[in-house]
This record gives sequence, structure tokens and C-alpha cells, in this order.
Amino acid sequence: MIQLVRGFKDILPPESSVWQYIENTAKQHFENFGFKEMRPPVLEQTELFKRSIGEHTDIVEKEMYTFAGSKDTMLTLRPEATASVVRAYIQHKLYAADPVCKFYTIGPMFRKERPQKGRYRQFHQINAEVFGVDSPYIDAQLVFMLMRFFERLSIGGLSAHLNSLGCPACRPAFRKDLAEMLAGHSDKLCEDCVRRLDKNPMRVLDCKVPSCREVVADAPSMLDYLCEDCALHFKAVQQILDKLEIAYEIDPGLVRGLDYYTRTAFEIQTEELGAQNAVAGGGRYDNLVEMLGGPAQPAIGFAVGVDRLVELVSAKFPAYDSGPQVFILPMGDQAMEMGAQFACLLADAGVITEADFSGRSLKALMRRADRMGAENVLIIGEQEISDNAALLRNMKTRHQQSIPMDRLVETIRAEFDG
RNA sequence: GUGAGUGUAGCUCAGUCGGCAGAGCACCAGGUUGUGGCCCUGGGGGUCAUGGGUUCAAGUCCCAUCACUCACCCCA
Repeated sequence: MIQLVRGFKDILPPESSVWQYIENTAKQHFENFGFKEMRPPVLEQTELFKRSIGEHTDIVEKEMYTFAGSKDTMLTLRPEATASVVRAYIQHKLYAADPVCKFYTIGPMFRKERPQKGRYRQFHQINAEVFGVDSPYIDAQLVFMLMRFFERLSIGGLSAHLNSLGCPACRPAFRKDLAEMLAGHSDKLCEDCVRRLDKNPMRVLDCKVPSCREVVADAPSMLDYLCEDCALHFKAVQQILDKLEIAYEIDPGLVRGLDYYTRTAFEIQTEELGAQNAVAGGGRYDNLVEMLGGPAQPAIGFAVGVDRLVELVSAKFPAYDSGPQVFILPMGDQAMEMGAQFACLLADAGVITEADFSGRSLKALMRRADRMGAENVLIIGEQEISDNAALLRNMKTRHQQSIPMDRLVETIRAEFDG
């Protein structure tokens, strides 16, 4: 038997209905905030991700699905969406149409990591990106939009975590001081953090090892190093969130893994997930558009992990298959032929219709209809054919009525309109 | 990539010391010639993950592979 690829997953009914619910809620909600859907391809030139995510990140170094395309270009299944959206924004000169562009995307991403709970090699994200606005107002609006989105999905125990990562003007000084301070205590750091010292010292800030935490407790905070512009920006984000009555925590340990982030970084966490508690994360990337060859345009975005949302939503509202409104039960060849016609005509008329052509006993058909949760059954047998009227039975009330065949579709449709 | 655990019917799982492959649920049929849920009776269903090894004999012991789960690394 051919099995599905490791780390990949089939989304079967009824679970798929939860996905539809989440995606539909996101579309409606984000469009209320002025976002339009963009659907970039899942495949891009490898170079795009190397330049945006950073050549020396784990994602690019060992977690991408990369293979040779035609000639000498390497292709990669996207590990995240932002790079593609930025690429499309630049390539189609979308900044020319209007200075402000707001997009959302929903779709699969691919990362070749070891699968574990809630982390597949094909995972799904809902992204939103805003280009052309450097106002802190938009930072706050994104956080607000996210919190409300999760509330719509009835996810509880939410908290917003905020930090500012500074900008190229102020971050280097912080990074240098931090690295020096940490290096002075390298004997107390865990193995991983010693390695992080040269690679990305800021990541030591969110290490969970107790001895590292002690060292970090005395570490300098980026917030003390922010230049005037960055400090004002961050202050403004907080003020707006206060006005919007969104609770948040300032978390100097919140560090984004990707190189392109600047200023505001945020993460939405829930208590309902255990160790992997982040359901969304994002931040500003004011330099990425230019880095990728576009005009200097500020930008900010976030990504929501859909796989985790599905778990949370399913735990609250278990998925189930809803049954047909009408289940047609024909008996005999002639009835079968009529049932087949009615099945098509009713469905086309907007009634959720199912039919059973197995030719088994009425008892067996009734049992199947009941199990499938049918609201009504339409019985067509010899008696009904000679009466020229089918029998419609409500499965809950057990009420039965005879419906003339020649007006059957209109009659049944009228029955459900009310 | 590293470490640990698991793999037996569609699902959840039992299987003792190595000795005929099991249960519950689900499915099918009958009890009721054309009326569902509850109940009763019966039935179908297995490459015991895969491949090799030890043994008179392997679901059970050993090795390898694969898959899943959890954790690590890393992380929107």
C-alpha cells in the first residue's frame, strides 16, 4: 500500500468542516478590516527565501524542500508566505496603484522538520501583510484584529505579547552589549546557548533552561537601547492598544527568529495549548521590500498557525457530518429510476439530497438514513408509483405525507424554505 | 538531525511462561414481505506494520527498516 508522505496529513471529513469554518471566519473578518486575498504559488525560486529569511537560519540551512528546476535554478516549496507576498508586491508594482496595500493569504507551507504534535511538514497558515504604512496605528490594529479573530473562534486564555526589536540604527549596539555580557557568563549557559552566542545572541533571551534564565535576568533589554524614533513608535503602539482596551504584556524576551524583523514584534499565546502556546506571531519588516529589490516601503504582517487553531476549535466544538435534508429510498427498478431523477433535481434546487441505490430492504435503507442523520426520507415503492405520489417522512416527528410526483421538487423546496 | 515510546479487525484495545487470533464498538443479515433509533440471535471481516533471525513452535524473543506519538534542536 502506498502511504502518505511522512509529516503530511490528510484532512478528512468531518475535520475538514472545521478548516472551512476557520478559513471562512478569517476571510470575512480580515476583509472587514480592508484586506484583500492574494494567492501566491507554493513554489518559488530558492534565492527568494535565502535573501528574505536569511542564509544562515535553520530554515534555509536544513528545513526547506528544495530541488532542481529547469536549467540552473533551484526551486523551493515555500516555508512561509511573507517572502512570496513581498515578491508579488514588487514584481507587479502593486505600490503604484495605491500607496497602501493590505493582503491576506491562506494556504500550506512546507518545512522538513521532525514532525510532532501540531507540527507537520505541510502546515497551514493564514497571513496578513500591510505595505506602505509606518504608522504605529497599523501595528496596533493588527494586534486588535488578531485578538478579535481568536475571540470569534471562541478561543480563550489569550494574551498578547509585545516587544520592539529596534531598527538598524539602534539594534547593533544592543546586540553587541548583549553578546559581550553573555560571553562573560558563558560558563553558566547551556550548550545550545553557547552556540547561539555567535549565531544569534538575541535568541538566548528566550531560552527555557533555568541557569540561562538567571543569566538573562541581568541582561540588558532592547527597550533601553531603542533610538528615539523606535521608542516613540513603540510607545504609540501601546497607547493605541490601551485605547482599544486590548490587554498586552511587554516581553523583552520575545525575539523573532527571522532576520528581517524590525521594531514591533508580537505574539498571541493561549493557555489552552501547553508548551507550544503561540497561535500567531508577527511583526514589522520595514527593510524587507527594499532588500528584495523593491522601493523602500515599510511593512508589517503576521501569520496564524491554522493546524493549532483546528485543534483548539475541535476541542470545543467536536466536528460532525451533517445529514442530508432528504434521503431518497427507492425500492424496485422503476422507483430507482425515479429516485435517481429526483436526487438530481432536488439537489439542483438547493435541497441537500442523498439517495440509496443498493436495492436492499426498506428496513436497511431506513437504518442507513437514520445513521446518516437524514432529516427526512422520501420513500418510493410500488405503492407510491401506482399512487403517483412519493411518501415524505420526517425522521424526528415521524410524520408522513404523500407528495404528488409531478410537483415534487417545488413542494419539497417550499417545505424547507420556511 | 538527536533521544524515548508505540504499531494486533474499520475504530478503541486485550492477548499470561513462546503453544489454535480475541473483546467492545462499528458493519451486514434475520427476528418484523414496506418503516429508523432500543432489544435479541447470527454472520462477515486479520500479511498481528514490513523484512530477516532464533526455535519443534513467534503476535510474544533478537536485529533491521518503515510509520506514528512525545520530547529536543529550531520556529510563523
